Amino acid sequence: MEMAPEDEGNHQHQPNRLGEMAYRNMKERLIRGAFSPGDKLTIRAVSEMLDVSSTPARDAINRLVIDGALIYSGPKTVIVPHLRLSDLEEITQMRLALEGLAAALSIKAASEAAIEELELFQAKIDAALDEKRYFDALWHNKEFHFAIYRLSGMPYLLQMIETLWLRVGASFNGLYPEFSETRYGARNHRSAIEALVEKDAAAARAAIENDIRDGFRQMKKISADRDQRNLSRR
Amino acid sequence: MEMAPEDEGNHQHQPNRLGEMAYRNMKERLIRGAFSPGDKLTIRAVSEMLDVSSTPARDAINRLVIDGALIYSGPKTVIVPHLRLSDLEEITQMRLALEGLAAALSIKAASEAAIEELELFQAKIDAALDEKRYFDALWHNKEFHFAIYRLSGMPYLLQMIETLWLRVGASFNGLYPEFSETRYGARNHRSAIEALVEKDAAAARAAIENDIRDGFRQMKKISADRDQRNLSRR
DNA sequence: TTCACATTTTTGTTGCATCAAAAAAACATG
DNA sequence: CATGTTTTTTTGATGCAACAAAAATGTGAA
Repeated sequence: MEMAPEDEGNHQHQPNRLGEMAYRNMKERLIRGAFSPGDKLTIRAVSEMLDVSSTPARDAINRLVIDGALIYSGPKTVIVPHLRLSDLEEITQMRLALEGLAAALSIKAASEAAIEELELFQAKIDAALDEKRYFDALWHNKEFHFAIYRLSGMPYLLQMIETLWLRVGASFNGLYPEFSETRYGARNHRSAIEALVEKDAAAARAAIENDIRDGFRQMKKISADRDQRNLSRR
Repeated sequence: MEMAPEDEGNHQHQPNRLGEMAYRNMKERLIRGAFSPGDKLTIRAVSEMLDVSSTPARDAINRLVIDGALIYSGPKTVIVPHLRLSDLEEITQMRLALEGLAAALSIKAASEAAIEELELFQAKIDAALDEKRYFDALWHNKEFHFAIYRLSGMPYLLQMIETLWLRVGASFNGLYPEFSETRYGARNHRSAIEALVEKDAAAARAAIENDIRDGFRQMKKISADRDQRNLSRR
Protein backbone atom coordinates (compact mmCIF):
# COMPACT_ATOMS: atom_id res chain seq x y z
CA MET A 1 0.00 0.00 0.00
CA GLU A 2 1.19 3.47 -0.88
CA MET A 3 2.63 5.28 2.09
CA ALA A 4 0.65 8.38 2.85
CA PRO A 5 2.75 11.54 3.06
CA GLU A 6 3.12 12.86 6.57
CA ASP A 7 0.15 14.76 7.85
CA GLU A 8 1.06 18.37 7.42
CA GLY A 9 -2.35 19.71 8.11
CA ASN A 10 -1.24 21.89 10.97
CA HIS A 11 0.06 24.86 9.06
CA GLN A 12 -1.06 27.35 11.62
CA HIS A 13 0.94 28.52 14.56
CA GLN A 14 1.06 26.33 17.59
CA PRO A 15 -0.69 28.06 20.45
CA ASN A 16 2.70 28.26 22.19
CA ARG A 17 1.38 28.86 25.55
CA LEU A 18 2.70 32.23 26.62
CA GLY A 19 4.40 33.60 23.54
CA GLU A 20 1.41 33.16 21.30
CA MET A 21 -0.91 34.30 24.05
CA ALA A 22 1.09 37.49 24.51
CA TYR A 23 1.02 38.13 20.77
CA ARG A 24 -2.71 37.67 20.52
CA ASN A 25 -3.29 39.82 23.55
CA MET A 26 -1.19 42.69 22.29
CA LYS A 27 -2.72 42.40 18.86
CA GLU A 28 -6.16 42.69 20.35
CA ARG A 29 -5.12 45.72 22.38
CA LEU A 30 -3.69 47.39 19.31
CA ILE A 31 -6.83 46.82 17.30
CA ARG A 32 -8.99 48.02 20.15
CA GLY A 33 -7.00 51.21 20.32
CA ALA A 34 -5.32 50.69 23.68
CA PHE A 35 -2.26 52.47 22.34
CA SER A 36 -1.82 55.62 20.34
CA PRO A 37 0.62 56.23 17.51
CA GLY A 38 3.94 57.20 19.00
CA ASP A 39 3.55 55.13 22.15
CA LYS A 40 6.69 53.28 23.08
CA LEU A 41 6.51 49.59 23.88
CA THR A 42 9.25 47.96 25.91
CA ILE A 43 9.79 44.33 26.69
CA ARG A 44 9.65 44.96 30.39
CA ALA A 45 6.46 46.99 30.11
CA VAL A 46 4.69 44.31 28.09
CA SER A 47 6.12 41.71 30.41
CA GLU A 48 4.49 43.36 33.42
CA MET A 49 1.33 44.26 31.55
CA LEU A 50 0.67 40.63 30.71
CA ASP A 51 2.41 39.19 33.73
CA VAL A 52 4.80 37.00 31.83
CA SER A 53 8.57 36.94 31.73
CA SER A 54 10.68 38.73 29.18
CA THR A 55 10.88 35.94 26.64
CA PRO A 56 7.21 35.74 25.68
CA ALA A 57 6.94 39.53 25.82
CA ARG A 58 9.89 39.83 23.50
CA ASP A 59 8.42 37.23 21.16
CA ALA A 60 5.17 39.15 20.96
CA ILE A 61 6.87 42.45 20.20
CA ASN A 62 9.13 40.88 17.62
CA ARG A 63 6.21 39.40 15.82
CA LEU A 64 4.23 42.62 15.83
CA VAL A 65 7.24 44.34 14.31
CA ILE A 66 7.35 41.72 11.58
CA ASP A 67 3.66 42.35 10.95
CA GLY A 68 4.37 46.05 10.67
CA ALA A 69 2.01 46.78 13.55
CA LEU A 70 4.95 48.18 15.49
CA ILE A 71 8.07 49.77 14.08
CA TYR A 72 11.55 50.65 15.24
CA SER A 73 12.00 54.37 15.71
CA GLY A 74 15.57 53.75 16.84
CA PRO A 75 17.87 50.83 17.53
CA LYS A 76 16.31 50.04 20.87
CA THR A 77 12.90 51.59 20.62
CA VAL A 78 9.72 50.21 19.13
CA ILE A 79 6.67 52.41 18.86
CA VAL A 80 3.16 52.30 17.50
CA PRO A 81 3.63 53.87 14.08
CA HIS A 82 1.97 57.00 12.83
CA LEU A 83 0.34 55.91 9.62
CA ARG A 84 1.38 58.35 6.93
CA LEU A 85 -0.69 58.90 3.86
CA SER A 86 1.84 57.04 1.75
CA ASP A 87 1.56 54.05 4.07
CA LEU A 88 -2.19 54.13 3.90
CA GLU A 89 -2.01 54.28 0.13
CA GLU A 90 0.30 51.29 -0.04
CA ILE A 91 -1.85 49.28 2.29
CA THR A 92 -4.97 50.20 0.38
CA GLN A 93 -3.41 49.03 -2.86
CA MET A 94 -2.52 45.71 -1.30
CA ARG A 95 -5.95 45.40 0.24
CA LEU A 96 -7.56 45.98 -3.14
CA ALA A 97 -5.44 43.24 -4.66
CA LEU A 98 -5.78 40.64 -1.92
CA GLU A 99 -9.29 41.29 -0.68
CA GLY A 100 -10.48 41.65 -4.26
CA LEU A 101 -9.01 38.22 -4.93
CA ALA A 102 -10.55 36.73 -1.83
CA ALA A 103 -13.94 38.16 -2.71
CA ALA A 104 -13.78 36.83 -6.24
CA LEU A 105 -12.86 33.37 -4.97
CA SER A 106 -15.53 33.43 -2.29
CA ILE A 107 -18.40 32.87 -4.67
CA LYS A 108 -17.40 29.20 -5.10
CA ALA A 109 -18.40 28.52 -1.51
CA ALA A 110 -21.31 30.92 -1.25
CA SER A 111 -23.83 28.59 0.32
CA GLU A 112 -27.16 29.69 1.70
CA ALA A 113 -25.81 29.40 5.21
CA ALA A 114 -22.94 31.68 4.30
CA ILE A 115 -25.30 34.26 2.83
CA GLU A 116 -27.42 34.17 5.92
CA GLU A 117 -24.38 34.73 8.07
CA LEU A 118 -23.53 37.80 6.04
CA GLU A 119 -27.06 39.14 6.35
CA LEU A 120 -26.79 38.68 10.06
CA PHE A 121 -23.52 40.60 10.33
CA GLN A 122 -24.94 43.39 8.20
CA ALA A 123 -27.98 43.56 10.46
CA LYS A 124 -25.65 43.82 13.42
CA ILE A 125 -23.75 46.64 11.77
CA ASP A 126 -26.96 48.53 11.07
CA ALA A 127 -28.26 48.02 14.57
CA ALA A 128 -25.01 49.16 16.10
CA LEU A 129 -25.01 52.31 13.99
CA ASP A 130 -28.63 53.06 14.86
CA GLU A 131 -27.78 52.82 18.52
CA LYS A 132 -24.59 54.79 18.08
CA ARG A 133 -22.45 51.88 19.23
CA TYR A 134 -19.79 52.84 16.74
CA PHE A 135 -17.18 50.62 18.17
CA ASP A 136 -19.37 47.56 17.74
CA ALA A 137 -20.19 48.65 14.22
CA LEU A 138 -16.52 48.61 13.39
CA TRP A 139 -16.17 45.15 14.85
CA HIS A 140 -19.12 43.72 12.95
CA ASN A 141 -17.79 45.31 9.81
CA LYS A 142 -14.65 43.28 10.25
CA GLU A 143 -16.69 40.15 10.84
CA PHE A 144 -18.64 40.80 7.64
CA HIS A 145 -15.53 41.18 5.54
CA PHE A 146 -13.73 38.18 6.90
CA ALA A 147 -16.81 36.00 6.63
CA ILE A 148 -16.58 36.59 2.90
CA TYR A 149 -12.85 36.13 2.66
CA ARG A 150 -12.99 32.90 4.60
CA LEU A 151 -15.12 31.44 1.83
CA SER A 152 -12.10 31.64 -0.46
CA GLY A 153 -10.64 28.67 1.39
CA MET A 154 -7.18 30.19 1.34
CA PRO A 155 -5.70 30.33 4.82
CA TYR A 156 -2.51 32.19 4.02
CA LEU A 157 -4.41 34.76 2.03
CA LEU A 158 -6.60 35.30 5.08
CA GLN A 159 -3.57 35.73 7.26
CA MET A 160 -2.04 38.34 4.97
CA ILE A 161 -5.26 40.30 4.84
CA GLU A 162 -5.53 40.19 8.59
CA THR A 163 -2.05 41.63 8.90
CA LEU A 164 -3.05 44.54 6.70
CA TRP A 165 -6.10 45.24 8.86
CA LEU A 166 -3.92 45.13 11.93
CA ARG A 167 -1.62 47.75 10.49
CA VAL A 168 -4.38 50.25 9.89
CA GLY A 169 -6.17 49.27 13.08
CA ALA A 170 -3.95 51.18 15.44
CA SER A 171 -4.14 54.52 13.66
CA PHE A 172 -7.69 53.81 12.74
CA ASN A 173 -8.99 54.23 16.23
CA GLY A 174 -7.75 57.79 16.18
CA LEU A 175 -10.47 58.58 13.68
CA TYR A 176 -13.20 57.32 15.89
CA PRO A 177 -16.08 57.96 15.86
CA GLU A 178 -16.42 60.06 12.73
CA PHE A 179 -15.35 57.16 10.60
CA SER A 180 -17.96 54.72 11.79
CA GLU A 181 -20.70 57.31 11.71
CA THR A 182 -20.69 57.68 7.99
CA ARG A 183 -22.32 54.40 7.09
CA TYR A 184 -20.28 54.48 3.93
CA GLY A 185 -20.25 50.73 3.57
CA ALA A 186 -23.91 49.74 3.62
CA ARG A 187 -24.52 49.97 -0.10
CA ASN A 188 -21.33 48.12 -0.96
CA HIS A 189 -22.12 45.38 1.49
CA ARG A 190 -25.51 44.88 -0.06
CA SER A 191 -23.90 44.62 -3.48
CA ALA A 192 -21.46 42.07 -2.13
CA ILE A 193 -24.21 39.91 -0.73
CA GLU A 194 -26.13 40.03 -3.99
CA ALA A 195 -23.03 39.12 -5.92
CA LEU A 196 -22.58 36.06 -3.73
CA VAL A 197 -26.20 35.09 -4.25
CA GLU A 198 -25.75 35.35 -8.00
CA LYS A 199 -22.33 33.73 -7.79
CA ASP A 200 -20.89 36.57 -9.80
CA ALA A 201 -17.16 36.74 -9.08
CA ALA A 202 -16.55 40.02 -10.88
CA ALA A 203 -19.41 41.68 -9.05
CA ALA A 204 -18.20 40.43 -5.69
CA ARG A 205 -14.75 41.77 -6.38
CA ALA A 206 -16.16 45.10 -7.50
CA ALA A 207 -18.31 45.47 -4.41
CA ILE A 208 -15.42 44.81 -2.07
CA GLU A 209 -13.06 47.02 -4.01
CA ASN A 210 -15.61 49.80 -3.88
CA ASP A 211 -15.97 49.37 -0.17
CA ILE A 212 -12.23 49.58 0.33
CA ARG A 213 -11.93 52.64 -1.87
CA ASP A 214 -14.80 54.39 -0.12
CA GLY A 215 -13.26 53.63 3.23
CA PHE A 216 -9.92 54.96 2.06
CA ARG A 217 -11.50 58.22 0.91
CA GLN A 218 -13.29 58.55 4.22
CA MET A 219 -10.16 58.03 6.20
CA LYS A 220 -8.24 60.46 4.07
CA LYS A 221 -10.92 63.08 4.43
CA ILE A 222 -11.36 62.76 8.17
CA SER A 223 -7.64 62.69 8.64
CA ALA A 224 -7.22 65.83 6.55
CA ASP A 225 -10.01 67.61 8.45
CA ARG A 226 -8.31 66.86 11.72
CA ASP A 227 -4.96 68.08 10.53
CA GLN A 228 -6.65 71.24 9.34
CA ARG A 229 -8.26 71.77 12.72
CA ASN A 230 -5.01 71.12 14.53
CA LEU A 231 -3.19 73.64 12.41
CA SER A 232 -5.74 76.40 12.78
CA ARG A 233 -5.87 75.91 16.51
CA ARG A 234 -2.36 77.12 17.15
CA MET B 1 8.20 76.69 13.31
CA GLU B 2 6.10 73.61 12.79
CA MET B 3 7.50 70.63 14.59
CA ALA B 4 8.35 67.90 12.12
CA PRO B 5 6.80 64.56 12.98
CA GLU B 6 9.29 62.08 14.32
CA ASP B 7 11.41 60.50 11.71
CA GLU B 8 9.88 57.12 11.14
CA GLY B 9 11.80 56.33 8.05
CA ASN B 10 13.28 53.15 9.45
CA HIS B 11 10.40 50.80 8.85
CA GLN B 12 12.62 47.89 8.10
CA HIS B 13 13.96 45.45 10.60
CA GLN B 14 16.93 46.47 12.63
CA PRO B 15 19.86 44.29 11.68
CA ASN B 16 19.69 42.82 15.22
CA ARG B 17 23.10 41.46 15.22
CA LEU B 18 22.71 37.72 15.70
CA GLY B 19 18.99 37.13 15.48
CA GLU B 20 18.58 38.88 12.15
CA MET B 21 21.80 37.37 10.90
CA ALA B 22 20.60 33.90 11.74
CA TYR B 23 17.31 34.55 9.99
CA ARG B 24 18.96 35.82 6.84
CA ASN B 25 21.40 32.96 6.86
CA MET B 26 18.74 30.31 7.22
CA LYS B 27 16.58 32.02 4.62
CA GLU B 28 19.44 31.94 2.18
CA ARG B 29 20.07 28.26 2.88
CA LEU B 30 16.42 27.46 2.34
CA ILE B 31 16.31 29.29 -0.97
CA ARG B 32 19.53 27.68 -2.07
CA GLY B 33 18.09 24.29 -1.34
CA ALA B 34 20.27 23.31 1.59
CA PHE B 35 17.30 21.50 3.09
CA SER B 36 14.74 19.17 1.62
CA PRO B 37 11.04 19.05 2.38
CA GLY B 38 10.54 16.98 5.50
CA ASP B 39 13.85 17.93 7.10
CA LYS B 40 13.52 18.70 10.76
CA LEU B 41 15.04 21.86 12.15
CA THR B 42 15.80 22.15 15.84
CA ILE B 43 16.94 25.13 17.83
CA ARG B 44 20.05 23.35 18.95
CA ALA B 45 20.92 22.23 15.44
CA VAL B 46 20.57 25.73 14.02
CA SER B 47 22.40 27.06 17.02
CA GLU B 48 25.40 24.87 16.28
CA MET B 49 25.15 25.29 12.54
CA LEU B 50 25.48 29.06 12.84
CA ASP B 51 27.53 29.02 16.01
CA VAL B 52 25.19 31.19 18.02
CA SER B 53 23.31 30.54 21.22
CA SER B 54 19.77 29.27 21.42
CA THR B 55 18.06 32.66 21.49
CA PRO B 56 19.04 33.89 18.03
CA ALA B 57 18.52 30.41 16.62
CA ARG B 58 15.07 30.29 18.13
CA ASP B 59 14.30 33.76 16.77
CA ALA B 60 15.29 32.71 13.28
CA ILE B 61 13.15 29.58 13.36
CA ASN B 62 10.19 31.46 14.78
CA ARG B 63 10.34 33.99 12.04
CA LEU B 64 10.64 31.41 9.30
CA VAL B 65 7.57 29.72 10.71
CA ILE B 66 5.70 33.03 10.57
CA ASP B 67 6.80 33.39 6.96
CA GLY B 68 5.46 29.94 6.23
CA ALA B 69 8.90 28.79 5.13
CA LEU B 70 8.87 26.26 7.95
CA ILE B 71 5.86 24.62 9.54
CA TYR B 72 5.04 22.73 12.68
CA SER B 73 4.48 19.05 12.02
CA GLY B 74 3.87 18.51 15.74
CA PRO B 75 3.96 20.48 18.96
CA LYS B 76 7.74 20.45 19.20
CA THR B 77 8.83 19.81 15.67
CA VAL B 78 9.34 22.21 12.82
CA ILE B 79 10.09 20.90 9.36
CA VAL B 80 10.62 22.15 5.86
CA PRO B 81 7.15 21.74 4.38
CA HIS B 82 6.24 19.62 1.42
CA LEU B 83 4.47 22.02 -0.90
CA ARG B 84 1.19 20.47 -1.86
CA LEU B 85 -0.56 21.38 -5.06
CA SER B 86 -3.20 23.29 -3.13
CA ASP B 87 -0.48 25.33 -1.43
CA LEU B 88 1.14 26.06 -4.74
CA GLU B 89 -2.19 27.15 -6.15
CA GLU B 90 -2.86 29.48 -3.27
CA ILE B 91 0.57 31.01 -3.49
CA THR B 92 0.24 31.41 -7.23
CA GLN B 93 -3.03 33.26 -6.80
CA MET B 94 -1.46 35.61 -4.32
CA ARG B 95 1.56 36.09 -6.53
CA LEU B 96 -0.67 37.00 -9.46
CA ALA B 97 -2.45 39.60 -7.35
CA LEU B 98 0.58 41.15 -5.69
CA GLU B 99 3.19 40.86 -8.41
CA GLY B 100 0.63 41.96 -10.96
CA LEU B 101 0.04 45.03 -8.85
CA ALA B 102 3.74 45.71 -8.41
CA ALA B 103 4.31 45.36 -12.14
CA ALA B 104 1.48 47.72 -12.97
CA LEU B 105 2.82 50.30 -10.52
CA SER B 106 6.38 49.90 -11.75
CA ILE B 107 5.82 51.81 -14.97
CA LYS B 108 5.71 55.11 -13.07
CA ALA B 109 9.39 54.78 -12.27
CA ALA B 110 10.52 53.08 -15.45
CA SER B 111 13.55 55.20 -16.18
CA GLU B 112 16.10 54.42 -18.86
CA ALA B 113 18.51 53.28 -16.21
CA ALA B 114 15.89 50.87 -14.87
CA ILE B 115 15.25 49.47 -18.33
CA GLU B 116 18.94 48.96 -18.88
CA GLU B 117 19.19 47.11 -15.60
CA LEU B 118 16.44 44.78 -16.72
CA GLU B 119 18.12 44.18 -20.06
CA LEU B 120 21.27 43.31 -18.16
CA PHE B 121 19.54 40.78 -15.94
CA GLN B 122 17.83 39.20 -18.91
CA ALA B 123 21.18 38.92 -20.66
CA LYS B 124 22.57 37.23 -17.58
CA ILE B 125 19.67 34.79 -17.55
CA ASP B 126 20.21 33.93 -21.19
CA ALA B 127 23.94 33.54 -20.75
CA ALA B 128 23.48 31.31 -17.72
CA LEU B 129 21.04 29.10 -19.62
CA ASP B 130 23.37 28.87 -22.62
CA GLU B 131 26.15 27.71 -20.36
CA LYS B 132 23.86 25.40 -18.46
CA ARG B 133 24.41 27.25 -15.21
CA TYR B 134 20.81 26.65 -14.25
CA PHE B 135 21.25 27.69 -10.70
CA ASP B 136 22.53 31.09 -11.72
CA ALA B 137 19.68 31.41 -14.19
CA LEU B 138 17.22 30.97 -11.36
CA TRP B 139 19.01 33.59 -9.35
CA HIS B 140 19.06 36.15 -12.15
CA ASN B 141 15.43 35.44 -12.79
CA LYS B 142 14.72 36.53 -9.27
CA GLU B 143 16.82 39.64 -9.74
CA PHE B 144 14.88 40.48 -12.88
CA HIS B 145 11.51 40.19 -11.20
CA PHE B 146 12.43 42.15 -8.12
CA ALA B 147 14.10 44.87 -10.14
CA ILE B 148 10.68 45.51 -11.63
CA TYR B 149 8.79 45.25 -8.38
CA ARG B 150 11.17 47.62 -6.66
CA LEU B 151 10.10 50.31 -9.10
CA SER B 152 6.66 50.27 -7.50
CA GLY B 153 8.15 52.10 -4.53
CA MET B 154 6.15 50.00 -2.09
CA PRO B 155 8.39 48.41 0.50
CA TYR B 156 5.81 46.32 2.29
CA LEU B 157 4.49 44.99 -0.98
CA LEU B 158 8.04 43.94 -1.81
CA GLN B 159 8.37 42.19 1.51
CA MET B 160 5.16 40.24 1.04
CA ILE B 161 6.19 39.14 -2.41
CA GLU B 162 9.56 38.05 -1.10
CA THR B 163 7.87 35.92 1.51
CA LEU B 164 5.88 34.16 -1.18
CA TRP B 165 9.04 33.43 -3.16
CA LEU B 166 10.65 32.07 -0.04
CA ARG B 167 7.80 29.66 0.49
CA VAL B 168 8.09 28.12 -2.94
CA GLY B 169 11.86 28.34 -2.87
CA ALA B 170 12.44 25.33 -0.68
CA SER B 171 10.34 22.88 -2.66
CA PHE B 172 11.40 24.58 -5.83
CA ASN B 173 14.93 23.29 -5.69
CA GLY B 174 13.58 19.79 -5.84
CA LEU B 175 12.58 20.45 -9.42
CA TYR B 176 16.04 21.45 -10.44
CA PRO B 177 17.27 21.47 -13.14
CA GLU B 178 14.33 20.64 -15.36
CA PHE B 179 12.57 23.80 -14.34
CA SER B 180 15.34 26.18 -15.30
CA GLU B 181 16.04 24.35 -18.51
CA THR B 182 12.76 25.22 -20.10
CA ARG B 183 13.44 28.88 -20.77
CA TYR B 184 9.76 29.43 -20.32
CA GLY B 185 10.18 33.00 -19.19
CA ALA B 186 12.15 34.64 -21.98
CA ARG B 187 9.22 35.77 -24.06
CA ASN B 188 7.33 37.11 -21.05
CA HIS B 189 10.36 38.98 -19.84
CA ARG B 190 10.76 40.65 -23.20
CA SER B 191 7.11 41.70 -23.09
CA ALA B 192 7.60 43.10 -19.63
CA ILE B 193 10.56 45.20 -20.72
CA GLU B 194 8.66 46.55 -23.69
CA ALA B 195 5.70 47.39 -21.50
CA LEU B 196 7.98 49.39 -19.24
CA VAL B 197 9.46 51.19 -22.21
CA GLU B 198 5.99 52.11 -23.40
CA LYS B 199 4.86 52.83 -19.87
CA ASP B 200 1.86 50.59 -20.39
CA ALA B 201 0.68 49.43 -16.97
CA ALA B 202 -1.81 46.88 -18.23
CA ALA B 203 0.78 45.32 -20.51
CA ALA B 204 3.34 45.12 -17.72
CA ARG B 205 0.83 43.41 -15.50
CA ALA B 206 -0.14 41.00 -18.25
CA ALA B 207 3.46 40.07 -18.98
CA ILE B 208 4.23 39.32 -15.36
CA GLU B 209 0.99 37.44 -14.84
CA ASN B 210 1.77 35.35 -17.89
CA ASP B 211 5.20 34.60 -16.57
CA ILE B 212 3.80 33.49 -13.25
CA ARG B 213 1.16 31.33 -14.88
CA ASP B 214 3.68 29.72 -17.23
CA GLY B 215 5.95 29.03 -14.30
CA PHE B 216 3.12 27.49 -12.38
CA ARG B 217 2.23 25.19 -15.25
CA GLN B 218 5.85 24.17 -15.58
CA MET B 219 6.16 23.34 -11.94
CA LYS B 220 2.94 21.41 -11.94
CA LYS B 221 4.00 19.42 -14.97
CA ILE B 222 7.48 18.59 -13.76
CA SER B 223 6.14 17.71 -10.39
CA ALA B 224 3.53 15.41 -11.90
CA ASP B 225 6.13 13.76 -14.14
CA ARG B 226 8.30 13.02 -11.14
CA ASP B 227 5.45 11.55 -9.18
CA GLN B 228 4.63 9.38 -12.17
CA ARG B 229 8.21 8.17 -12.40
CA ASN B 230 8.34 7.45 -8.69
CA LEU B 231 5.19 5.39 -8.86
CA SER B 232 6.22 3.31 -11.85
CA ARG B 233 9.57 2.58 -10.31
CA ARG B 234 8.22 0.46 -7.52
C1' DT C 1 15.47 79.66 25.13
C1' DT C 2 18.60 76.71 22.49
C1' DC C 3 22.15 73.79 21.86
C1' DA C 4 26.02 70.85 22.99
C1' DC C 5 27.85 67.82 26.16
C1' DA C 6 28.14 64.84 30.33
C1' DT C 7 25.72 61.76 33.46
C1' DT C 8 22.31 58.54 34.82
C1' DT C 9 18.77 55.32 33.78
C1' DT C 10 16.59 52.25 30.87
C1' DT C 11 16.66 48.84 27.40
C1' DG C 12 17.36 44.89 24.09
C1' DT C 13 20.34 41.16 23.15
C1' DT C 14 22.47 37.25 24.26
C1' DG C 15 23.59 33.05 26.63
C1' DC C 16 22.22 29.60 29.59
C1' DA C 17 19.92 26.39 33.08
C1' DT C 18 15.70 24.08 34.14
C1' DC C 19 11.88 21.22 33.31
C1' DA C 20 7.78 19.29 31.53
C1' DA C 21 6.48 17.42 27.34
C1' DA C 22 7.17 15.33 23.07
C1' DA C 23 9.81 12.41 19.97
C1' DA C 24 12.61 8.57 19.17
C1' DA C 25 14.25 4.25 20.38
C1' DA C 26 13.95 -0.03 22.45
C1' DC C 27 11.30 -3.65 23.62
C1' DA C 28 7.74 -6.96 24.02
C1' DT C 29 3.73 -9.23 22.44
C1' DG C 30 0.62 -11.16 19.15
C1' DC D 1 6.50 -9.05 10.63
C1' DA D 2 3.39 -5.85 12.43
C1' DT D 3 1.75 -3.44 16.39
C1' DG D 4 1.22 -1.70 20.83
C1' DT D 5 3.82 -0.37 25.01
C1' DT D 6 7.50 1.16 27.84
C1' DT D 7 11.93 3.52 28.38
C1' DT D 8 15.31 6.78 27.02
C1' DT D 9 16.65 10.82 24.72
C1' DT D 10 15.79 15.07 22.78
C1' DT D 11 13.42 19.26 22.54
C1' DG D 12 11.18 23.93 23.04
C1' DA D 13 9.43 27.17 26.29
C1' DT D 14 10.35 29.93 29.94
C1' DG D 15 12.66 32.81 33.25
C1' DC D 16 16.56 35.29 34.39
C1' DA D 17 21.13 37.66 34.88
C1' DA D 18 24.85 40.28 32.75
C1' DC D 19 26.29 43.76 29.85
C1' DA D 20 27.03 46.96 26.23
C1' DA D 21 24.47 50.29 23.95
C1' DA D 22 21.02 53.57 23.56
C1' DA D 23 17.73 56.76 25.56
C1' DA D 24 16.48 59.98 28.89
C1' DT D 25 17.80 63.32 31.90
C1' DG D 26 20.53 66.82 33.72
C1' DT D 27 23.85 70.62 33.23
C1' DG D 28 25.96 74.63 31.70
C1' DA D 29 27.35 77.95 28.28
C1' DA D 30 26.07 81.26 24.90
